[in-house]
Amino acid sequence: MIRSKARQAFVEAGGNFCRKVGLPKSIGQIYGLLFLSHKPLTLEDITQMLEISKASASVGTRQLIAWGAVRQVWVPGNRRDHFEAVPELRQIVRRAYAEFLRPRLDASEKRHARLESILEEDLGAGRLTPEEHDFCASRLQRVGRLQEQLRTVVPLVEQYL
Amino acid sequence: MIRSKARQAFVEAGGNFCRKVGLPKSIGQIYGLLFLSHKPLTLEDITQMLEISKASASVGTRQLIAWGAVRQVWVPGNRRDHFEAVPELRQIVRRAYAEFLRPRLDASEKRHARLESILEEDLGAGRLTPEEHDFCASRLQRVGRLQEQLRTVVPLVEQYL
DNA sequence: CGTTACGTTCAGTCCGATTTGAACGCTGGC
DNA sequence: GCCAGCGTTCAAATCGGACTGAACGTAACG
Repeated sequence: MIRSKARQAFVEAGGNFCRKVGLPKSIGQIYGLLFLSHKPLTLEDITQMLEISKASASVGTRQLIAWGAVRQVWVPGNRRDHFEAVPELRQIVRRAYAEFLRPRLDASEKRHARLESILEEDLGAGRLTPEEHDFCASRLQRVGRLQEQLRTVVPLVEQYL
Repeated sequence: MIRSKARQAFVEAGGNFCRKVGLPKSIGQIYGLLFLSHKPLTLEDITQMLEISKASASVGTRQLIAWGAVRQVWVPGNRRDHFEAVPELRQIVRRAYAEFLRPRLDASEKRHARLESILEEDLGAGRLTPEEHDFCASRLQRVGRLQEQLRTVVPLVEQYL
């Protein structure tokens, strides 16, 4: 159990946030808990305070470490792993972009190029009339234009964040 | 069934995109299908081409209409509803921001303010030591700073998109 | 008016993803 | 070298949410 109501509320907010963006709720809770903890916590601390299983805490912390959002620290004279939050939120956001969004955007442009060639095949094979083909081509161009704009905006965000 | 492989691929991409961002797959499929259709489609067209139930198609189209991503058009001499995609992707993205992200950011700032007052209560009630309180306060400030930065960036994005 | 064709609604089902408990392997201490 | 303490792994349970089929309400057409 968590004594402080502020911590409790922050943990809940973290959990809800993750759930909303399609990540495991427990991961948001763990990060929230560590973010407001003045000293590193052990797996057992986490399982007790959040009332989640050891398994969830274990995979959750490792995931957060992989993302660079949590650090593992060793406390002298204590065998257990200790964890603390990496408090540089901006860097975490940046990394999330570089690791998740960016590759997705790249893949999306690749797919777009592939689609345009498939569209030509469709025309050649008679699966589309010339009119349909032209229509689809113009619509795909719109998608391409949006992708370009995203490409322009993204570095801006990266810079101003 | 969809003849054109390009259309088929585009529909799949739309479905996957929605699934990734936590929306019903069928919604992405419907928008993808309409986006590459040179003429408006009926509910039955949609259910047949996407092989989904009438219920899903009905709910999906209405959701898309509510978001301004799809228009309902009446075809003379035909009782059925017809649907066509709104092709202005930028506007749809903007609207998605105004309707989803923006309110969420606002709510997040409200919550942040509430958290800071709860933190004071915790201190007063002895649920946190003064040191813990100060630590939490400084951490919460970081969250506040991130929110400010988001506030700065978001209009930029809106403008350049 | 009665009938038929449509779209909507709702309860039930299904599916993917997270969470859990238990078994396992490893490491350090005695 | 054995034992206890810890973290990890994996199959099974659980959960939330999307999808479906059937019943319903409505409007057009004869």
